[in-house]
Amino acid sequence: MATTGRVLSTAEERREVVLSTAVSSFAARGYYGTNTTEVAKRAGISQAYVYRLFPNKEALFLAVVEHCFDLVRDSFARGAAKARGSEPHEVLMAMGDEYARLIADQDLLLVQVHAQAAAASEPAVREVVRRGYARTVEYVRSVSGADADAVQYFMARGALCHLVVAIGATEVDAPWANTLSAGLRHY
Amino acid sequence: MATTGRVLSTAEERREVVLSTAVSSFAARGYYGTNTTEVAKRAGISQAYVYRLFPNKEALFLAVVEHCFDLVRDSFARGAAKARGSEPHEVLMAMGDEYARLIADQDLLLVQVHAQAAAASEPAVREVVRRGYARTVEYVRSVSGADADAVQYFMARGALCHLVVAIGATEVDAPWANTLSAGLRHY
DNA sequence: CCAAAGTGTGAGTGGTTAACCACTCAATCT
DNA sequence: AGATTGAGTGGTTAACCACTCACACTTTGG
Repeated sequence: MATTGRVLSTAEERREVVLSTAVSSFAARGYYGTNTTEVAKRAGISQAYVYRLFPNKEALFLAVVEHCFDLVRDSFARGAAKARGSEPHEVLMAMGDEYARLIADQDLLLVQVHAQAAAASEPAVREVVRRGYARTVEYVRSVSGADADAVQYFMARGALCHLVVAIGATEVDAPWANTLSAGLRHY
Repeated sequence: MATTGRVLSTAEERREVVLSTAVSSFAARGYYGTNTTEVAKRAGISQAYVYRLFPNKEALFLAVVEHCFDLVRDSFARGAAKARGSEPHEVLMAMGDEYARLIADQDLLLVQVHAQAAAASEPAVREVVRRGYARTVEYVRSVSGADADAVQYFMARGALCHLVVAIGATEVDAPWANTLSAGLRHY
């Protein structure tokens, strides 16, 4: 037995696997459009076991959304550490660059877009998204030292980024698409 | 007979009623989350008749999204007509103000948010949303005479506006919420 | 070695939903 | 008045989905 190691994972390990793989599922079709069978398939477990790991679909979605906010925050932290100087605009620039790297695979960003949409009608989602943005804005402000205007502009560019990625504007070669995506780094 | 007038509408009239009322339905729960019974109820017709007026749910949603883009364009036109001067920034300001009036009831804006989310996975939706933004950006540019940078900034503020409304940031009295929604007019 | 605790599943259930069809009634035309 | 077209509905169905439960297997600790 010792040589082969464990066959079963711990519930905590499984939950993390589910959280990561569910990002892709929810990214593709959002909260209402994603079914738990799909989530289970991607995680390599039975659909029933999803319900052992999470009390219901909503709790799973909320956990996924929080997970995404965590990843965004981590990327900002990496960016801040890499900044050339400590001037607010230098730090913001570095954060933006690291964020661009993070969302290269798109799934993460699409979850944010879907969460934002669901926030309008699902109170629990709204709560989580609000707290996520609260932490994000506060983090950006305190670490960069930028004033409110600069932080708002930073977030506005992020929001524009959501739009550009969601409609795939970078794949379109037309004046309107270039106008929207000008200066937004992407990898 | 003559005094009561017509009892039945024409199909075209009905389609327009459905388009208008369906905005609220899709605003609340998006494409996947909205069922056709709900749409029918709001329009005051039977669910079956929805399928006489539109070939399927997707076509209905697409028509609603296009309808919303039309309304946005109309509001920009009204704004441009009201502008104090003909300087680009004056025209943009007036357009933004009229847009703020338009989205006071939120449903219209929420449809845009949901459409943007659905655009990522539904090719047909993506096509309509792309065309919608293509027309919008081009319209803003040509009517205001602003350069690409100013137009991008205008659109970025619009995108930020989507976020602020979706999570109800204006109802939260906290630094992060004030930072996000600063200077965004709302009625 | 055995029992308790924990991991994992197959097989279901009740409820919902998009789409369809047979049909009725109102309006118009000849 | 009778025939024809178009508006509108009730009822149904096949698929789907969130969620449950009884059961089996693995691991751990005494």
